[in-house]
Amino acid sequence: MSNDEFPTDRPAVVTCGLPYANGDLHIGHLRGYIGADAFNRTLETLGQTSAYVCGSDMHGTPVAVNAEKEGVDPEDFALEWHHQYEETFPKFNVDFDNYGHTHDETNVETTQEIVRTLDDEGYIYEKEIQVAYDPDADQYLPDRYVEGTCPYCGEKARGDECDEGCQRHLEPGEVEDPTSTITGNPAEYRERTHKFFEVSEFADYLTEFLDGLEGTSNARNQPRQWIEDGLQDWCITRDMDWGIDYPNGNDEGGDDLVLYVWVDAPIEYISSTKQYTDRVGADEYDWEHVWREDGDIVHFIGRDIIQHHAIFWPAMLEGADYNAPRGIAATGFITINGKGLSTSRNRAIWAKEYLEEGFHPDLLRYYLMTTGGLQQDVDFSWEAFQEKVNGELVGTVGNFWYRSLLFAYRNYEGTPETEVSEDVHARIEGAIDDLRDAANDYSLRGVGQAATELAQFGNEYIQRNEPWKLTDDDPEQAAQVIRDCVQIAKAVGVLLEPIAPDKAQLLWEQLGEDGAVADTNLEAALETPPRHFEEPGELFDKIEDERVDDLTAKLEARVDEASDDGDEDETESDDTGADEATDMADTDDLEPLLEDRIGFDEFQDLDIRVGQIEAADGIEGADDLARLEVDIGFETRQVVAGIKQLHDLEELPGEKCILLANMEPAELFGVESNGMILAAGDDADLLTTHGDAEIGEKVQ
RNA sequence: AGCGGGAUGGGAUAGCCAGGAGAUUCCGGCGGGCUCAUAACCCGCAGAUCGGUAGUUCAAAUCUACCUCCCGCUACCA
Repeated sequence: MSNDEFPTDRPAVVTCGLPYANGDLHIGHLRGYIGADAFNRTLETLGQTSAYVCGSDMHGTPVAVNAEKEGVDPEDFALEWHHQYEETFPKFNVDFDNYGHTHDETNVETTQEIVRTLDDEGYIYEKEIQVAYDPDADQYLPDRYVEGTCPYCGEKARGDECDEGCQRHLEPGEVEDPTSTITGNPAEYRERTHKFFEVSEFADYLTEFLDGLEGTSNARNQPRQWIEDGLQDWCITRDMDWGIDYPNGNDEGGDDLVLYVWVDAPIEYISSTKQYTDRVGADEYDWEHVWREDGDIVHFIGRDIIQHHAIFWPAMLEGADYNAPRGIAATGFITINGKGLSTSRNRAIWAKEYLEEGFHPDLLRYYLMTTGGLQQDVDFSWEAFQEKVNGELVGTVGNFWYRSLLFAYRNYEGTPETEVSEDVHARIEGAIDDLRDAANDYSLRGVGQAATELAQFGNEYIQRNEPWKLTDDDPEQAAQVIRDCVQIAKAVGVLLEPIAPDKAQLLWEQLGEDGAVADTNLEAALETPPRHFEEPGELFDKIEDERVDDLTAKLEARVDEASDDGDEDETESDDTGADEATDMADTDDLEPLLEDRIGFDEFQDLDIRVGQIEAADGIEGADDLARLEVDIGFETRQVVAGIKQLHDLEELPGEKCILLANMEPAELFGVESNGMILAAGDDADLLTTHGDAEIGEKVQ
């Protein structure tokens, strides 16, 4: 694999992480799919042959578990999502050359062939491991099919990790007191023979591979740690029905060994490329050339699955004698209004929702691609979205397109008959170079900027030359300026196509061009537009402030609502605490525990301080209330607390207490209260510290 | 705990890999221009010494070390 600059004369394949057939798509997903799509389009615009392939990830425990919950076949369950994805992508102009799924025949065959090769080459061995087994259901229980107690912290844990306690990853066999999540039966551990892939054999290869890997730096750097720590071999089989059968010649054991989902998932990249070749013919695009001879393989993934793509995957490819990826672009996450996207809390912008709001997909594409670097986390807010759209797409690009074409139409009924000036020609060539550089840096932001900056230049250019003043005084010069502007407008269209394909196509049509701008390459940017074209229209609409307010309010309301609903959902899994609670006896008098967990951030919102009571006296007319003066280091606060009848007020001064300092002020019986003293229960047992905590220290 | 990524004018971002004149662009603020254009566009001004400390260097936002604070990853979850 060499690192010639894009475009190379090799075929390229661009992929994105497979969507897992288990839930709705949101803009977090979309960022990756749009990114890969835009990158693929950029390569094509640069003149490189490239295919964009992907497919749905159908296997794995979550699909099996959720299908079972709904009482449907896992295949039907996953296919339903698959079809939904298939319909959704085109709506965002995510244009796959092939979109398959991991359960289709091609992928089953390809996967089994690759695994067989790895086996033949001696990279796979068998090992006995402990697997949970449900004797009543006569079924093995991989991963999340089993729950039990974490051996490290004693919390309730899933089979694969201590999800509620110490967060530790758990090996099969580690969970204590295992029970089946299917039947609730106690499970037992049995010895099972599983297949292991000798990843450890590839340490040197992978080190070298990472040295040459392009894309984002996190994809290159993060896996190094694993290699340095020593790679462990990888268990690639599971005891379940749903998945691709391990390709045994002799079917030893005879039961349900299927391949681990992470084996067949990336192989779908290959399978999907194969299907593309099957459809268009090897003359047009040859999958073998890319995957087995020399091609530019570029993966777009989320940064949470770097390990799978930068360790396991290249090891598999190397072991089975396939080409290694040239680049891995690991994108950051999307946050919503500064907070982490959370599907369970409904803090997300769903793909469907975005479309239902009637926004054009290219607007979101532009926003997601140009707001931050690929590797960076990008925040989404409707406000920022509006700013981006109105400022850059409407104000800069759309405005330049419209004013240029309209002027040209009114005065010349199209493109004036002169040559483009040298300066403008050179400026367009500069933008083309920018695009090429951006592609080689895997910078889609740069791709978008190459176009918008050219449009900005166009606005400067037309402003500086004021053709509206020249039409009478110096018609030749006016024609020259507009000729230049029309060319710039066309070039902006060509350059913007990877990011905003629909809008670029509309411009193309307004210019009276034939065919699809997507099928053109960079040379088109400098080719003369048609002599005549019709009156242009505006290509981007402004988003009004009221609209943004509505959308923001809608989102907030939904998040609030979901937090309530979420409680119910979480009750099921959070029930965990119930077992322990019953052990603790006489809980009847206690307030039930809140099921709703809060994040650390929310806790951080509470400014709790150590204070010292300096004065305490009762409030006239109130039964329980007392007025306290509490020293919290910085200042002395007056607070009102309901402890009058329950404490001897005279003894309080000098006592340390715990004060919620950022409680909003309140007035009780005419006395202002600036904080809240923490106390336990109806007896108002005052909380204090048991060490040397200083006055004013934060409780955390 | 280890590792990865980040910390740049009021907000948001670029630059850092390939160190060089006190730093990009967008939004916002202030002043001006233009009127072909979706109150749009163009020009100018104010504003950050680039998380902290210590180094390397003639020269550091850019390299090195340590530290602080965010986000994430840690393999049989997808």
